[in-house]
Amino acid sequence: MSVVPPPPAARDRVLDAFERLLVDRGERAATLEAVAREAGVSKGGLIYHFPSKDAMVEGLLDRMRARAADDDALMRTAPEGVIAYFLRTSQNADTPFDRTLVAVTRLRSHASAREALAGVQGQWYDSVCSAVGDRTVAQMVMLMADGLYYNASAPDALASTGTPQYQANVDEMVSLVSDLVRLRSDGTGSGGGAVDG
Amino acid sequence: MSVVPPPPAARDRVLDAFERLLVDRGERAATLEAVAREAGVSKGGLIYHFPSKDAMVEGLLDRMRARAADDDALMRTAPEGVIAYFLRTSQNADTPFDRTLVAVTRLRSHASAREALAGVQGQWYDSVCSAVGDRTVAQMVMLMADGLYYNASAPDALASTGTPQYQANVDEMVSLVSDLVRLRSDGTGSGGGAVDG
DNA sequence: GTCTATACATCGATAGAC
DNA sequence: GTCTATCGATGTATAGAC
Repeated sequence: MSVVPPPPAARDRVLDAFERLLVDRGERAATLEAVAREAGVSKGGLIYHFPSKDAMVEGLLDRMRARAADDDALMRTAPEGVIAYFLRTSQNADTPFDRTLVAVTRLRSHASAREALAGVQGQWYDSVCSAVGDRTVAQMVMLMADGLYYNASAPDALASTGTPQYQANVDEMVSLVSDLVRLRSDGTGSGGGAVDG
Repeated sequence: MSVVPPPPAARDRVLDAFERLLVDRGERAATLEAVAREAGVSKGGLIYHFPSKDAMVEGLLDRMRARAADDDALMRTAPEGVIAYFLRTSQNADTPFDRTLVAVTRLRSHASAREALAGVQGQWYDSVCSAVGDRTVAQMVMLMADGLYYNASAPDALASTGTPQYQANVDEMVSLVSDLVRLRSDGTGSGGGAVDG
């Protein structure tokens, strides 16, 4: 209450720049100097807002957690359905939240980032699990989303080689997941049981 | 023919060390000094085998491509089936090939690594696609494998937080994929058509 | 072939001018 | 608040002894 945080404008511009570098060029390219240049400030100017690189990472994680909470509420009440919302937003990676999330997945060498990400994944899994009512189908959906995120936003890289030949058709995948859920509740499939706990 | 390559023993130990560091601690931790220490040689000794870091990366990519070709042949003729083989080996990440592959996925800042990986993914997609006979199902399988790889082998990280709550049950996922393929060929599902070209 | 020693650039971080 | 200047540590790379 007594400590007034600095105005968010420049701070957010720094985090935006940090995200862009992480997503487009990976952790190794996201140095303080590069982030400062990308944000249009000097290294010293950046350090004013984030006293250390760890502080900058923490700032990004706070942003992710806040946006994840908002997104989870949206997902659980999405008219299109939880799965469609989840996979669709996993694919696009062009919303602020998606960008933040992909950026955090790049921070392999920061334990705090890995832990924060695990927290968000746990949130999602709960939502997906209660939406499809089946653990195995939920696992498949979670893995597909991980795959989508992993392949998301490497503009200078995979695009040039025309990569995702398996460019995802999310709409069809969503309907196939629906088919799977129906199959499981019918008991006509060859797999195991549904959610039990 | 006239140029004799150096004996592979120490060279391979260096690549093994490079892989371990990439998989366990990420790109940022895989410095020349760290790799040399992990391989039990000096920095100068490492440089004898790989004149630059880019050369070491290229060495890893060559190893990946060679192992990928061998693995693709194994997969296409696997008694358990292509999908089961593919997802099972994507999960374990404990064969030499899996380790190499996960290591290369960590090299986000090297364009050559991203391109080499895209090549291997294309190989897989062809095999998976002709195995399931349906593009959308093939896409789902590819994404699940990406997700498995992405979550593979971060021993010091996610394990401690108990992460993959959605710890994959690959056997069940394989049987569900079989169900999906059957569904698609029956035409009883709600999705689109099968492979057309 | 593998080592030590070292050059040079860049990283994260500090000090202090404005 | 944002800047320049600079530090110590670390990264890649070279030279040369053995």
